[in-house]
Amino acid sequence: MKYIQKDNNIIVWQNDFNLNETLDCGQAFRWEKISTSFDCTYKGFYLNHPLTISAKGDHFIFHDTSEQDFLNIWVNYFDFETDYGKIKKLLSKDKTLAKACEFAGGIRLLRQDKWEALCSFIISQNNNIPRIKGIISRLCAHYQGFPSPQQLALENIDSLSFLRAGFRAKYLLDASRRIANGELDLGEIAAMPINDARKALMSIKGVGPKVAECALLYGMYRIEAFPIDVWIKRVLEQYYPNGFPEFANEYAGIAQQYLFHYIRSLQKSTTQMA
DNA sequence: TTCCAGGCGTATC
DNA sequence: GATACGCATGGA
Repeated sequence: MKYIQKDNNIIVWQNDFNLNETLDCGQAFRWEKISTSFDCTYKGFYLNHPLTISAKGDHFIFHDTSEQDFLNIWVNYFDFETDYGKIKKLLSKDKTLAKACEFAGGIRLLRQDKWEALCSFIISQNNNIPRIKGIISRLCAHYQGFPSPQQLALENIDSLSFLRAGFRAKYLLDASRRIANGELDLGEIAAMPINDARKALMSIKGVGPKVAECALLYGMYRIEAFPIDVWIKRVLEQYYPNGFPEFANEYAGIAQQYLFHYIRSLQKSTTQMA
């Protein structure tokens, strides 16, 4: 990564990074594409820190961003210090993964907030991405930012009806109450051996294997976590009848991101042809 | 109209 | 432990 300060912006040159692939691949739901004169521009947040970021030619523009915020917040959030070229090279020993890396090699795993990621993927269950974004958008609009567990714990099913989250509202309440009352500590869970962390997360109502795995991968940067949803299930059935390659286990979560994007693109193209 | 969406809880065997 | 079914909501 190379960067310079220019006016109030930070200009960044970064390999293995594509804004559309990273911010619109179903790992984070609070980034909004806005129309500008750049190649593409997104507005979004990490916690309560806003950011407008553009892609333009061979570089990226962090608008109205201080060097301090760039280094302290965004380098970590966008995982700029991880060598994805090296990871992709390793994963590409497998044919299908090689194709997926080539197709979606600009995805970086965002280091999101633990609580927000947990809530986001509780909301994601049996739901589609546009609607997940809608629910989270209503949530953040209502609280003028992503609500804390303590704030949400004060609500009840009726007071959350504005979310139109359906049966998932009671799950959000259970998660927030048990964190607010100290029964669960996401910081502690993040540091546990992964099977203990899975078990702790799944003690929350509405958190099963898939949501727990997503909370670990997207909120706690446990890149060995491997969420299996309907799409990845199709990948495993179609391409890995004898099991997922063991050499990829260390980076299974990143491999999963590439595969998720890849299989969805194949599905879309066949749907269009049909 | 019916089907489906980055699943999970519950009942039943 | 495995399998079947309902679940809130809304887009296609």
